[in-house]
Amino acid sequence: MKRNPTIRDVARLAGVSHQTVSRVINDNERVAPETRARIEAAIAELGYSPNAIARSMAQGRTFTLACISQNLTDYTFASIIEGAETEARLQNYYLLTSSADTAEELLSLLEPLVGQRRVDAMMIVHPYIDPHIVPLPTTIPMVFVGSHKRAGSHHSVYLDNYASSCIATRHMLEQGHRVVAHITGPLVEEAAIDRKRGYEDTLRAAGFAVLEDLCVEGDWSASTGYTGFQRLYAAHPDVTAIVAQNDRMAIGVIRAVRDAGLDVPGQISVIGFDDMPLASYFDPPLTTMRQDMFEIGRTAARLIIHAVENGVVEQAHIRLSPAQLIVRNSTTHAPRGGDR
Amino acid sequence: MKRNPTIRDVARLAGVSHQTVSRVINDNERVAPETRARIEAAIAELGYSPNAIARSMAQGRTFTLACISQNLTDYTFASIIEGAETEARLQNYYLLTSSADTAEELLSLLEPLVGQRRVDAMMIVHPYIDPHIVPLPTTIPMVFVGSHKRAGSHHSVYLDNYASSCIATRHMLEQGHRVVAHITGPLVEEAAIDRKRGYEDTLRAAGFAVLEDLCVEGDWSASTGYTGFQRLYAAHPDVTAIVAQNDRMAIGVIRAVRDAGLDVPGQISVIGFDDMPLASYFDPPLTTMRQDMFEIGRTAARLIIHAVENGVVEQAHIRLSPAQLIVRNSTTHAPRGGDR
DNA sequence: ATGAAAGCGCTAACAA
DNA sequence: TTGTTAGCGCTTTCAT
Repeated sequence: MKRNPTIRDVARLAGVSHQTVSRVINDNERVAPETRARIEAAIAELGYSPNAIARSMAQGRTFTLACISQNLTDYTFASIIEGAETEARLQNYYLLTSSADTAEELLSLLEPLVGQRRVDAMMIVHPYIDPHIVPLPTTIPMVFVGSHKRAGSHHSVYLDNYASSCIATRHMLEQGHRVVAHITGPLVEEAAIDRKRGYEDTLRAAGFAVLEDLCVEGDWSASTGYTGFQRLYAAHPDVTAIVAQNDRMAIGVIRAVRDAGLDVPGQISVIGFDDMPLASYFDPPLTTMRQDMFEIGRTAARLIIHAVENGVVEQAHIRLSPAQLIVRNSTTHAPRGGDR
Repeated sequence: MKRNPTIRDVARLAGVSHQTVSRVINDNERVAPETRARIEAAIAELGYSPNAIARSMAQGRTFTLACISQNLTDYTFASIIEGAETEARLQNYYLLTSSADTAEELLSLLEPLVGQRRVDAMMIVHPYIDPHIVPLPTTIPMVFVGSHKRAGSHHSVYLDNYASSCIATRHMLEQGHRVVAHITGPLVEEAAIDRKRGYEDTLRAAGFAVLEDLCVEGDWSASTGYTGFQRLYAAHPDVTAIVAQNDRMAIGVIRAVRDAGLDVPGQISVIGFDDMPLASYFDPPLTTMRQDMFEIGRTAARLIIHAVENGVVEQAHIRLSPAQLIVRNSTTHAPRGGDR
């Protein structure tokens, strides 16, 4: 087992100094064409390829980005990561991916990744990290993906959740619904808060009262959609439309509606957010707000790489355009008074 | 902006040589307790943490694993990666994650990751990589996750797809179904081939003929499940059970069954594979073979780390126990003759 | 138990 | 245009 050829092996074979070889592999420098040719031949002959670790060592940069998300399996997170990875690779960066469910877990990743300088920058794909209990380092650029208004000097890229929610709510109103309920994600998360505001403001703007018990808090799971509807329905048997803050909860709502002996969308219209895979295969096919998470990830990677390469100090906060309404069959016009 | 403290800064402060500091941070060596205490105090005072890149440089190891999967968003792939990441982190390794849809893309990742020695080992989570068109390096340990029988000296970790498929098929037979059809994944993938064999052998073992046109090939997508059922039903209107090789195709089948004016499970029973999220929220809740992909990922990471640390040469091929039958409401006993 | 010297493979800064 | 000299921050080897 012979060791890998180094820059000096190439230099020796080509009869030049190792520095000239370095110039060739970093191709920007001016090297005499024939010298270059000789060196390239030597590189090919030896099957040389530069050692990334040694480069990192010499340059003090790793060309590696940390991407920490709450988990890797949620479709929305996975899409963000995939977008980020795609963009990173285009720019010759690589992604060190980790999941951190809790703030403590995230905290424990900071030392090996940032402290030990494994990465040049970090992307955090976690909807709720309290900056008070997670003191984030400021030694490298950091971007929050999917949330904003962070304390400290961190970048962020997020969706216009407020506007998306307005669109979803307005969709219900336009169909003639008068009693429109709402099921939110955890109200510690900004996305959930923003969507709730969008829902409320849209109702008010249309001249409707915002009733306390017409909004319940869920945790994004189908089962809280289920129980959420039960509570809603108990308090407001006259409800005809539900705006759920994600598709999973919407699915739970639909199940609960059926179990209550009602029809979707005949008696109750339901809209979700995400347009998750197979949303169109549910029964009924789900009306939803499609989110371009891939693009969010891409944008975040682009932003953070730019920050790394240009030593940017001012924080950027990029808000992407709202989700897109995909009308399928879980929403329809409000039932007439007589229908119930 | 002052630079990070190094091992020498610590040494100076503690009044020892940098080598002694190195011994302390690698704690295995014997260092006098009081020297150690002094050094630890210095480390704390300076906020020193070792530079991972420099360590990699000196040791010729990166403690980083590449994990390349066909994509990051499929639930099964994402679960594998999450399992691998969990195990890796336990052992102080990190995962460089990339997606490569095609063999060419995978090929293009080999140079930066393996050639430039960014990683110590590689996990390939891709159901179909032809070893002939993708000449994989043998310089570092490599494990195929989810498939077996690879050419070359690579490890593999995979599920007992054959046995799982037998269980699924037998489930139908036990319910009295006599005409059991099958929808496969792409038959270039080993998982699909193995499951098909399991289906066929189970039928034969029970004394049934294996009919050509009772098996159609899909591509894992819901839409091929849909069209698959249409073809099956056209050829065999007497079919009463469908074993689909994944949940998405099963969902497509159910949609097609309904569109044909038939009932699931009243007239046609359907079983899938995966137990994907919300499988229980489909209508009807899906009977399926649950796969522990997380465990597969975990096992693969454990295997490959072991190979890295022990310089293992002989290839391991680990077959994990079959998937678990989860009976929900998309399967039931075969309809009596009169029902149709 | 501790230290000195060398080197991992590259880039940076300067000199020729 | 090319070469020389120093590191980057650590581990390894060999002395002491």
